[in-house]
Amino acid sequence: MTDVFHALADESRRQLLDRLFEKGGQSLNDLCQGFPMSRQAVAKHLGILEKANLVSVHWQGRTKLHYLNPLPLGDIVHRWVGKFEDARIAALTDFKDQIEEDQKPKQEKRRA
Amino acid sequence: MTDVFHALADESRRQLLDRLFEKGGQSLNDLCQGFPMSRQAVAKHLGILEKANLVSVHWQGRTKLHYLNPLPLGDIVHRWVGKFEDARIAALTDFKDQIEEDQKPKQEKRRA
DNA sequence: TTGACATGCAACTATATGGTTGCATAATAG
DNA sequence: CTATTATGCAACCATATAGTTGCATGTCAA
Repeated sequence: MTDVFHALADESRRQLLDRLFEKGGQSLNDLCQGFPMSRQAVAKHLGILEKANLVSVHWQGRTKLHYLNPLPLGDIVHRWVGKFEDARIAALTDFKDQIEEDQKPKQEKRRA
Repeated sequence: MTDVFHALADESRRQLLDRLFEKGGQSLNDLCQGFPMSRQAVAKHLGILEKANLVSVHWQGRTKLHYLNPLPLGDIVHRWVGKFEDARIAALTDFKDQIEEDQKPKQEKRRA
């Protein structure tokens, strides 16, 4: 999970995913077009995305074709993020309780 | 968006969110319990979570109470991740096309 | 006022990260 | 075979990060 979040925590890598979202099967050189960094830098970013399993590759001769793999995102959304979605109401309730608590003009810690 | 992903790309910070999910309104000292690092280290992690707006704080006297704020996660999931979720079928199709292409025993780049 | 408690701020260290450059290797074209 | 193309590997550098420690500030209790 750390790998996935870390991979997504970079604008360049998110742009690479955008590019692969628009068109799958691009080579490293294809993906370098329009990026203000060297080919090796892009290759490193793609390596990080591969390690996070967000990008799958497929060799064809001497060219490495890259594809977006959306499965890890789905996993994270369903297994981890959903729980925090459920926390919305609980969080609001906590907040409300706390604010009411704070309204009391600082006497004792509420003894009632 | 980078801030949120970066904040989530750390196991300690995700554990802090878990703790706040279980129980909102904990102080820094509360959250330090059971963590194998110094209070200041935990404070830094909480600072990063605050900057990412994943944690909201509320001062009460000399103690700072922390609350989980699940809204940024929901935003990201709906605005950004959802699009890649939709890409599942497209990605599979790309892959299938590519594999079929590759089956051909390396002649020309398909001229038909 | 004094002491204890909760937190913040600053300096420092070790390591990770994002970028660079140069060279090596493998596959295709002629 | 030779040249070109596509990629990989390794060294290097600047900065960011995660952790530490020490001290300062602000609040509560007596």
